[in-house]
Amino acid sequence: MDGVGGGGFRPLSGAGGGFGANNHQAPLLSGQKRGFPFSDRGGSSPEHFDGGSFAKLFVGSVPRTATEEDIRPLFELHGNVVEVALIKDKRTGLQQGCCFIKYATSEEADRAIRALHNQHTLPGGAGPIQVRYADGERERLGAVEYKLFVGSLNKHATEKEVEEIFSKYGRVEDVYLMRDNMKQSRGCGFVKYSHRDMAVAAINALNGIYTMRGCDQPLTVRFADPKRPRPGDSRGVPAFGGPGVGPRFQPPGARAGKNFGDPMGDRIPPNAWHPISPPNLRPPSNADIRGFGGQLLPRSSDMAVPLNPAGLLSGIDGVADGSHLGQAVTSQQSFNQSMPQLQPVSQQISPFQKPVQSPQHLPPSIQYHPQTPASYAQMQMPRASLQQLGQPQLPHSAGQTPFSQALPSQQLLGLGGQLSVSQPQVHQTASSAGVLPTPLDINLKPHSVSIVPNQLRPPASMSQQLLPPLQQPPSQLAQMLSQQTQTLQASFQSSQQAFSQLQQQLQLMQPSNQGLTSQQSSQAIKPQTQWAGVVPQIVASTLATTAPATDVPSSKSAAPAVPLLTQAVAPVKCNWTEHTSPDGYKYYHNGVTGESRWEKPEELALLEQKHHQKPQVQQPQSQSIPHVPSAQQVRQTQQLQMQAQLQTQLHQQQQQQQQLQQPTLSSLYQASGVTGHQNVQDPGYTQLQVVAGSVSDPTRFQQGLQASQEWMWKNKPAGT
DNA sequence: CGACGGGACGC
DNA sequence: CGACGGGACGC
Repeated sequence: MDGVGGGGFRPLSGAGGGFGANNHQAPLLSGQKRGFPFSDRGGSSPEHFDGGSFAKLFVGSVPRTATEEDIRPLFELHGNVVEVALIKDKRTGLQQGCCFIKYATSEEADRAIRALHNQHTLPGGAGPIQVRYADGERERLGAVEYKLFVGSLNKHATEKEVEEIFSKYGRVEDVYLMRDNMKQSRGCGFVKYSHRDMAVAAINALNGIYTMRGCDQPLTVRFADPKRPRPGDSRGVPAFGGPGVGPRFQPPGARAGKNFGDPMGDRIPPNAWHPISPPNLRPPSNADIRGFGGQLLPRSSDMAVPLNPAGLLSGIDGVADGSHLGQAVTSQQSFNQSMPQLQPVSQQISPFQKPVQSPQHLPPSIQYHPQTPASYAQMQMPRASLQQLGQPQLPHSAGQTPFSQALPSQQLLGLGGQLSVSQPQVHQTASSAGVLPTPLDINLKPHSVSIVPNQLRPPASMSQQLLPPLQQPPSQLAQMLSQQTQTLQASFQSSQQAFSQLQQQLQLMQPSNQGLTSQQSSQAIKPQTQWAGVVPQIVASTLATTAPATDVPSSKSAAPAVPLLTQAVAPVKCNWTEHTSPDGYKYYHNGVTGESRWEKPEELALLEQKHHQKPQVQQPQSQSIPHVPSAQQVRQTQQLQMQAQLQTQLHQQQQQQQQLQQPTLSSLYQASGVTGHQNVQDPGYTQLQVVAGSVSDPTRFQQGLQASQEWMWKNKPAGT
């Protein structure tokens, strides 16, 4: 979070007034054990007490050996420090590695946050200090934060890079990127603003529009769901604290205008995880957690079943550690096309590339370079982007057979050859998923080991391997590395998907396994309950309106400044879908506006009503109508038939792997060009070996990936 | 398609 | 220095 303050706010009028009213009584403003005796509601004017007006900061990553003398001067640089409080353990007396800094004004506190948060390491400290408002301070001072969820980030992007994207729409108060245990970004995170208008502007400008360099999908930007409370976190105020002013509730439709995307009406975000009927309105105390934890999180036990395929994998032979596999999987797709040597020439960018962005915000490396050889150009334009941008004007010299470059058949032996499913199966999958088979699909069919419909999209990078390698400038070497990385990732994904799918089938065939019924298993894999399957027209509308730029007149929508806000004009009635939060509570998301809300939108309710009057619509999970088997049923049947065969093949493959001495990916790249400029012998073969080995050693696979990816990312062109 | 870190109340 | 009312989805 370099350069991004963890705090910063602007006190609103009526500070401290209303927040507690709907939540709890004043003294509960969270853990203010001391320092909060001069409540402004106690009849005293806070400004008349030297303790009543202050702004307390929490400072983390303070060395346990630090003294006040080590700390105070640093904070004095940014304001008059009223108090420094080093926190010690009650029992042991040892410092806890944090402290509180009290300034007289929030302006000073803001300055300190901006100047110090993540930017200064105290002597003896392991990392930079964390400077933020103490729990409850923001609320007490009437501050508000508007937090956006951001998805489809480049997994190598830093907090600072994300901040740069969003700072165009207002000062970014905080950026938090979600990372896995290996510190690898999960490709999503949170961005905070202090003003609603900034957040709305960012949503309008970025959501579905701005594609980060190296990504094949545009950002998802929407107001964040309320944070799920962590068990045992008894202190603190609900993370989504609302402002202390304004009406408590507002009819959902009240703000149907341009500022869509607001989570809970105008200015009142939810302050509790449970949207409608909170089991307990005050912050839970420790006693509550112990005594009534089940009531506080009534359905959390429902989520005990594994939620991701990686979890299901943990029991399979040859895959000792499913969590590592999961990490490896999350890291793929991450680096699809960073081409350092491509010149970022914004003037040459086709209009469909970045229809809305101002030139300075165009991520350079993703931009289409007309002079790039066709084969490269194809690679630069991932399929998803092509579809989103409705690019009929892709150069025909390039667009004809984008991914149909020769795939030496031996490359398929290790994975595709053994695992690939029949073409009819793939076709079935494609059509049942509502995706028209395109030449791309056909060309890639040998690699479409994926059986699950939503895994249909084949590895878009498969054709990019076996480029004329080496003896090339470092820039092209980087490009080649990137492509090979993509290939490796895609192959790994394919194999992983095959494993995952196989495991799912095993679950289906062995209901007693782990006590999972087949239904539970499917729920675990696909926890979201979408109306998609139930209300077909909703699906259609979503599909029709999700692609952001389909309404851009393709070749001559020249002006990149043309706003794409027209995407908000939904030609259909309802873009809402029902989802289930991790705790099992339903909420509703508008696929067009990005808005999330707890209450069921009227549009959706109306649609549901309609369908209750027409009961013949088949429920997705219903197996009770045998006449017309659903596509899913067909797939299941076919999968079951293939399951035993696949299992045998997988075992064979694993045994082969064990007999071979596999080079690790990192060693491969160390030997092949990351550090030097040597040639890669038979990259296709080697790749297969690596991929095959990675199945049994996902950790090393991922480490190798990370190493090469980081190298490429760090050698990206400057200025972004 | 990814959903919330990490140290939290001394005198 | 005091620690939480009252309401209780809608299929």
